[in-house]
Amino acid sequence: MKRRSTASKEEILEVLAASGNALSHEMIQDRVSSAMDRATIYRVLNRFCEDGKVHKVVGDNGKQYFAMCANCDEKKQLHSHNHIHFRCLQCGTVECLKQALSVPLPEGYVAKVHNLVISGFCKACS
Amino acid sequence: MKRRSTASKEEILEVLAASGNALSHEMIQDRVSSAMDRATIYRVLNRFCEDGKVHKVVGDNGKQYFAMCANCDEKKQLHSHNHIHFRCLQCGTVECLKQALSVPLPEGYVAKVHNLVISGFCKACS
DNA sequence: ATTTTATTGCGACAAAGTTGCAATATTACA
DNA sequence: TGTAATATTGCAACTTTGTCGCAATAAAAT
Ligand SMILES: [Mn+2]
Ligand SMILES: [Mn+2]
Ligand SMILES: [Zn+2]
Ligand SMILES: [Zn+2]
Repeated sequence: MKRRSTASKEEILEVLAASGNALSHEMIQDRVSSAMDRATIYRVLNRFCEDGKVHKVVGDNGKQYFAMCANCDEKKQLHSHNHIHFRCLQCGTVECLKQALSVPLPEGYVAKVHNLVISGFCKACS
Repeated sequence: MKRRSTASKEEILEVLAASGNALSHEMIQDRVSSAMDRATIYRVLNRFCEDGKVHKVVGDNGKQYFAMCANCDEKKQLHSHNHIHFRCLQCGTVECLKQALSVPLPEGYVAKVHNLVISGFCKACS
């Protein structure tokens, strides 16, 4: 499963990097120059996630958002995204907050994925 | 918009109370004795949320889960559910953990809804 | 240049949730 | 108790989100 470099891949990555936020499939489709199929976008994004370049958050609206990994260990196995995300109910932006959050779970519980989202009004909209 | 007491309402509430966990629409439908329409279940649950009897969590699988409000102020306006939820990747249960979590947001941000989910393996499954 | 196979586009599909509308059941009230 | 007002339900239709199979395309290796 070697990865190949394609126009779609690079453009999506540029869009994510330029934005700095977590973007939904739709947001990405809007910001991409060339028309790109929905399935393709999802496949590219999921591949990025596998490769540890990108991480995914599911909003309290049920939608998936994808953001570039910032401080992640390059080791794809254990990049823990235990930081908070903020989704603005007004403008729709989803930001990765700096806040890393370590939650002590009860005995016997094993954490695999953190999906922490607070929604409200962002700095610009409040 | 006065509420009326119906069989569906009470049965759903019983199921939620008996479970103690956060249940998806499907889980509720399975545990209810009488056949009940999907739309009806959602409508009942959403009404419960409006009334402050129940709160909703969206899992990292994009699905909605509903749980009885435990320590909520009866004042429907401001019941803050800033506690963590744990979803087991094995058995599928979603629990409300006791952990109340107050996150200091950056200046200018206003929090409205907390949707905090950690998924992994629960006590029984790990 | 040719082969190999990762990637794409398209269509079909499934699942989750919502909504409109007519039928039904609950509550209020005469 | 009987009737009117309206909240609730069931059903079907629909939207949205995301996935998958398959044939066509394009990147990399030879
Ligand atoms: Mn993030
Ligand atoms: Mn809860
Ligand atoms: Zn905003
Ligand atoms: Zn479990």
